[in-house]
Amino acid sequence: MSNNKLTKSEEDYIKTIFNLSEFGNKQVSTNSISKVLKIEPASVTDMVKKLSLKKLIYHKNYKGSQISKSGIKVALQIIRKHRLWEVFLHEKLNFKWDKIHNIAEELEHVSSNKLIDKLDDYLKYPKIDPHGDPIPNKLGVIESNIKISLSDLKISESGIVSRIIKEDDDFFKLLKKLNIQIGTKIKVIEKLEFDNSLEIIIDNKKLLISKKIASNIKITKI
Amino acid sequence: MSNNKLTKSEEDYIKTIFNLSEFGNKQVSTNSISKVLKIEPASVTDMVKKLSLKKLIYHKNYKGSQISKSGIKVALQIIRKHRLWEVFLHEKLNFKWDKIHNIAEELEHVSSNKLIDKLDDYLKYPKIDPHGDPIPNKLGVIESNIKISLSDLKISESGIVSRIIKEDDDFFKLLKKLNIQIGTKIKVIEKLEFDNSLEIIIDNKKLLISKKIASNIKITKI
DNA sequence: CGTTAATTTTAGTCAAACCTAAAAATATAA
DNA sequence: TTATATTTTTAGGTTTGACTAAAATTAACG
Repeated sequence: MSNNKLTKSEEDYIKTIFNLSEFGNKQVSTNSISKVLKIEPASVTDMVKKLSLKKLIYHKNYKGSQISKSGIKVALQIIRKHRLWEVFLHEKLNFKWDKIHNIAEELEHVSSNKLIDKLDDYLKYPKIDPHGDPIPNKLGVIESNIKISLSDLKISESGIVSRIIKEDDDFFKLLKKLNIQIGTKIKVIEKLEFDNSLEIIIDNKKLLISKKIASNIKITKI
Repeated sequence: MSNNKLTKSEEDYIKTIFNLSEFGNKQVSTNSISKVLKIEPASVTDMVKKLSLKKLIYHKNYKGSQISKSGIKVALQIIRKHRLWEVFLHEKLNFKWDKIHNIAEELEHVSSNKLIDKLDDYLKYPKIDPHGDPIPNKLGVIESNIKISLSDLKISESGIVSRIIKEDDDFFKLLKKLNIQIGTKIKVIEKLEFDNSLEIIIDNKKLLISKKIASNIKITKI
């Protein structure tokens, strides 16, 4: 059915387009792909045409790219691999959660499906990765659980950190310093008029975080 | 010190040249590399010149290639990765020992050294892989233990299978059918004049194997 | 020893995936 | 709404690692 095995590059593009499109709905600009992958726009155009020929995305000149049904299928399998490897690295090999992303970027391109299914079994079918992102199952189905942004929490409400949106080493380091990680309980006690900063409590300690930081943290309300 | 990160192709060549050279001593012909990697001799010549520039091998026109000290270092690290992944696939993910080679071929090119060291620790520093091949440690040192070829065993002597030399799916299947695997105890009861076949006993059952098969099986004498 | 066979290298191509520079299309703003 | 800025595409080039065909070298054999 689906054509041939994809190259590492093709996989990287598909994953990026899927991520930028918010579950396949939005049109994705050539420039935005270029920025994420750090590849010149002209090169992105080339690849986007190629993926379009393979029917993994739809592309019309000057109008952006949209991922197709089969593209989504491919993307979900890559994401599945990435997140399962992250669980392995964190839980079994004891990597700190801010070190696993780059290694998983490589491991996600190892092709064997049997490997990933056995790994899934070995890890006892985890539902989320160490960043709190959900892991698609063998069929690409994601169990959805309702999460909201920490910045949307109201005063005196509490939640458990369940996902970090910005995947970036510096941001991870910052969170570590603030003692914020997946599973951390946070209560909002004040929202500043001035710049929308949040005053929160973690482990009985008060601290102040910016709106930008808060909007990159997803939590499950409790 | 050592130049830059190598590509997957370069790593494959280095590993192949090392394997063909019997621990770096022998000169390796362009043709033999070509046959192992299934790449045309002309292409092998290209790559061999490139590796020579990087001082990973020595190469003189028409005279073959010899791996250098730094080439050996690189090769041992790749082999270390390959074999550690094989242990993981076999012991943790329960892959049959005849299925692990191809997957490990991909995993061995994942670059992180931290990853492989943590994996080593997680697996409790195994000394041999599921085929009985020794695993170099972090420094590239292989713990040598004396093994001889099954075909060199004398009549009425016994040994434990400790290594399979020919890494080939068909050969693995054959051995499986014969009930021969790492750890199997074998006693030689006859060596035929006619074609040097060996009559052996495994689990109280007699069987006949060719000289060629026997010479691809290494055993530890008991 | 010389001719044939095999091996190895050179020379010229090709595809994938990137690049730069310039042209074309679209968006923005005075 | 026209001029300017931004985005995207086209055109042409580079590198990596393969290929084929043909030339050069080495090996093998009658």
